Amino acid sequence: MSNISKEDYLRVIYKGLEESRMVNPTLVAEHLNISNAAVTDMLKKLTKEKYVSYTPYKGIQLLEKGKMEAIKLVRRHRIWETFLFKVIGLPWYKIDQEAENLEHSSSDELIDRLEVILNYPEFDPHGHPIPRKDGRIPKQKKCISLDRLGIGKVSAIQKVNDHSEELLMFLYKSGLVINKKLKVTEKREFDNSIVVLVDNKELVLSEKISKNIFVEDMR
Amino acid sequence: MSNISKEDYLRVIYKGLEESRMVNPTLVAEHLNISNAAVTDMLKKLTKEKYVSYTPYKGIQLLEKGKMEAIKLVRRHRIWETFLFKVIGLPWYKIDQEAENLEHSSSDELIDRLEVILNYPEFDPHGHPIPRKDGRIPKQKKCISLDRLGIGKVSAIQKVNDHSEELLMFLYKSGLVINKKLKVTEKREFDNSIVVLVDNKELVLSEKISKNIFVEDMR
DNA sequence: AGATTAATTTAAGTTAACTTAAACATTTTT
DNA sequence: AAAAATGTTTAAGTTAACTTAAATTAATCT
Repeated sequence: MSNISKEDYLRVIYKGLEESRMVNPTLVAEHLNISNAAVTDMLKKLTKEKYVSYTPYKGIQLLEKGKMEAIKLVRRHRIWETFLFKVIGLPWYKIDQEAENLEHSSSDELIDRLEVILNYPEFDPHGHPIPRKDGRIPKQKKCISLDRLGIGKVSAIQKVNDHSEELLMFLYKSGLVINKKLKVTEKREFDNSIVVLVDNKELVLSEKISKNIFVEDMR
Repeated sequence: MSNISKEDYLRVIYKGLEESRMVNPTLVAEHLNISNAAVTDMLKKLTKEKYVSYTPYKGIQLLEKGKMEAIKLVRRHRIWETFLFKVIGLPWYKIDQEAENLEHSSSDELIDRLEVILNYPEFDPHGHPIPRKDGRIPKQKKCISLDRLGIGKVSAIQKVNDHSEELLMFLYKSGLVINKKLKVTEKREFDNSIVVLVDNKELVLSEKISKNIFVEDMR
């Protein structure tokens, strides 16, 4: 029984829920680049095997079993990302894709070794928490997405969404990396774009971009 | 179109030929743990697509296209093995299995990075040559299998076959690793077992074992 | 509330990579 | 050279993971 695809579904569902979105079949289909019908099929299987619960139009929920599986995969993924970045030296915007390939084909033993070599990292290079072996998840500072940061406010980037290589490349080239401090200098009502000050340079960010950047919420 | 299984077939064929064996469907089936019928099927496809040529009962040959593919995969495999051993620190007898998982899911870019980090290694930890990016294969010292080394002779281990984890574990625990010097002190005609001196200890090796160890042929 | 739009499921079919069992072909043994 | 053993192929069927197109259901809009 192949196990790869099931894991992929669970990871997508997990990451969707992590971003506190409602996860429906369409969303999953888009992320995996497959048809809705395929998702319906798999959802039936995952439901029967108690990985998820699902009510049409209400979204997909992870059950204990599915959550565990997903967390395990996310752990693999993020440990690989960190390793690829810190030890192998792959670029920030390429590690997600590469880790996605590797995450399915590494033994627990290997993952644990990588974790030791990296000295038990808590967050991956895009700022996402790396689940520990026991399933616990490192606590992150309270975050809000950049589009909700008030004008004049200063904060530091805590994490970025990593599902588009193009977006990551843009962020990287703009210096918008983890822990970078920035200040919102302007907000444009008509298209919700904002202007931020980073490294003493002004940057205009569309709403689509700013929604994918998360900064510390200091209140 | 999935590419994984085709690659596996090619690798097995390549490695078989490398050991100058005749490679027939049965051998491939055994190595991949599948039925002969499945191999027949795939062989048809590989023949049609000009990866191999094949005459029943005469063995399988690699054509140019198939050889290139196979060499590419072997390169990936052996670079991963070397990396897992030298950088990650996995045990000598576990790296083959782990590399087999990883070899299918790494980009060329990643493999090339690993090669740089390892400073362009020529041989993997089991003594097999690592094909370069251009397909050329490092020359090895002339070898013979240990069972053919004359009594009283001294030589050094150049490579070992790596298809059984159990064998590798035994070799490792017996100190029979790459470059280790040994001397044949006795040969037993009735079962073709031999006695060798390694690190000043006597070891009895069955024919099955000695045929999987290759030492420098100094003549 | 009915119409429109969006989300979901069903139905039927495809593809890749297998399986087992039986048939067939070639080598090897006696 | 016939018998036995080994190797190979065929035939029919299975499974997982998809696809497209049509049908159905729910949510949203006016």
